[in-house]
Amino acid sequence: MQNSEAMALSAALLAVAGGLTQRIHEGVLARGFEGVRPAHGFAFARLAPDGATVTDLAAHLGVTKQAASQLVDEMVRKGYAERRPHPEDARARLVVLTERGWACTRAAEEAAAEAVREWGALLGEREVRSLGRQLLRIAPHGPIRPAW
Amino acid sequence: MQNSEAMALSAALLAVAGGLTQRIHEGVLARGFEGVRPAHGFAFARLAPDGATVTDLAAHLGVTKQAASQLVDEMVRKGYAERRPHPEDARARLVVLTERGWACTRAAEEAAAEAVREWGALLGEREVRSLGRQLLRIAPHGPIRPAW
DNA sequence: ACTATATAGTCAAGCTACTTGACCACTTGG
DNA sequence: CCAAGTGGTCAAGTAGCTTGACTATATAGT
Repeated sequence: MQNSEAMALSAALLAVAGGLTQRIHEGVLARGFEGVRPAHGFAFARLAPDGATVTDLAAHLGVTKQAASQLVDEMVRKGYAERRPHPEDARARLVVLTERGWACTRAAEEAAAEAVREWGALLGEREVRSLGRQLLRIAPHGPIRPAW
Repeated sequence: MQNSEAMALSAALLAVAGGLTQRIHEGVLARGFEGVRPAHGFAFARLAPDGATVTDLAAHLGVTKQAASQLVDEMVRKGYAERRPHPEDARARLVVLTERGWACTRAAEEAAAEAVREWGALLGEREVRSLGRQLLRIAPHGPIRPAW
């Protein structure tokens, strides 16, 4: 494969990712959750199952723990998350989603599903599933970098 | 397709895009081009064929023309681009890549090709081409948003 | 041809999300 | 039980964006 082909593939991938991010963002806003930025989505994803510490979150997002702490401040202030004492480590705090945080997560899922459905209309359901499988196989495991 | 599946697909897509961005960025740095940020790559792509005005660039990147102008300042200062008088409009300036700018663009292409080759090792060349075709078909046409 | 409005670009100031550095509280290992 | 390590926050600085104001040139209307 030539370099220019690889570049075209890369450009398409980044364009699709950028468009998807914006679609999800708009969809979340349209569902009444204000003051949420795309970066929060990645935090929500990490907090969703059982909560996480600020340090976990920082590693997941690939930022400093100070930045992660500020992000949590903001999410707490806006009612999406709360800090609880950590059950096993008195230094740490467990950050968990509030009911509003869960609702926002569901809104993001709906918005994502909406965008993906449009891909289904263009490519067919079968191709979209194939796309998903391929992406899962090449997805990196390290921290997610929400900012370029 | 369920919402959770769409979310898994979206997460994989964003993770791949983030990883690719970082890989290209590192590859460009490793080839000796310092002080370049991922956002510059999108500017390079717009300038590459025949140059562009600051206003074109701003629309392409989805930022204000002031921000685009600052980006161009930086690229000029670092030797990647230069401003020329516009041949048809005395108000405008045509921003074009310097030789160093072209070299940096080629370095980015090489880095992208390197990353895509690794996908080829995982999925097979055939599947990677299929991935590229699918992505091209669902890629949005509007401005590219380099920041989430 | 002349005026009015629109467009290309820059300068200046402000905002915001991040960074680095310093510090305290608690935990862990010799 | 003390030394080093880890979780978290406070404070200050930075970089990349924004909004607002302005100049120079172009374009359209009469």
